[in-house]
Amino acid sequence: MINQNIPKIYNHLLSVYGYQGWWPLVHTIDDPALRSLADGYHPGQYDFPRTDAQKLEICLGAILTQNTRWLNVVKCLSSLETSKLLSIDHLLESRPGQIALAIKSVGYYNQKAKYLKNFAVFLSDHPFSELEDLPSADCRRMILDIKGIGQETADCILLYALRKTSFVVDAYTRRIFSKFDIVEPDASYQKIKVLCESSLPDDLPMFQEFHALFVKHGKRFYSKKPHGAEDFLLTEHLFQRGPI
DNA sequence: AACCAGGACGTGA
DNA sequence: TCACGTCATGGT
Repeated sequence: MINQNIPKIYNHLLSVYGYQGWWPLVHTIDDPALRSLADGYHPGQYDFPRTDAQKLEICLGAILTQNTRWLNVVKCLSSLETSKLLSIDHLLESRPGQIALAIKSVGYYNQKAKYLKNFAVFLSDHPFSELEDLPSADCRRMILDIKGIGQETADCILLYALRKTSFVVDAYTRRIFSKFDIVEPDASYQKIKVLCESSLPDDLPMFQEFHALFVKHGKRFYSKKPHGAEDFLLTEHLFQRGPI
């Protein structure tokens, strides 16, 4: 199953918003100029993450941002850094209660403290170097077995930390696609993922930009409680007439 | 002052 | 499988 509107939407959003430079590395980015320039974002540079610390920051951020504003996550990442908890070994040594103290501003802090620790335990058995060499599908199954990692979080980790072309579906993707009847409003995660992966070229930077652009555009026009504006950008672009 | 945010899990039908 | 309650802080 292929849908030609999907690459069309991608190209238009890219032309409107430009490169997003995801995943933001707020604390472990090693280039100070870049860090202050774009608040952790690194538009046009696709050789991140460069260190295991950066990979870990992406994974922890992906868990922390579940149903949570990114701004809150940034606060938590810095307090985790202050508490020396931005490391696998220190997470392993800490009790969930101690971790919870550092991530209070994110909400769900008791649950997520356990999730972070679960992930650290997993990484101590399967270091990044091992995961990166695994086929994407195998790696995905393993990550999904961790309690606290669902499909979206797993795909974020695969796409941004492990650099595997695994499509990320989020709430904005479902809302945007269902508005233009590309999928049903209640379509399954897997269905949307497969549709997108077969409608797009197998290209890592593109997948990374795609999700980032959908979040950017989704925040603007597709919040759950509509605050007025309709999505004129995509409606005009998709419904304009082609050449005669 | 309700309502939502870059979801996931446990439960019961 | 699926609909629904729960987890919880901070911004609008």
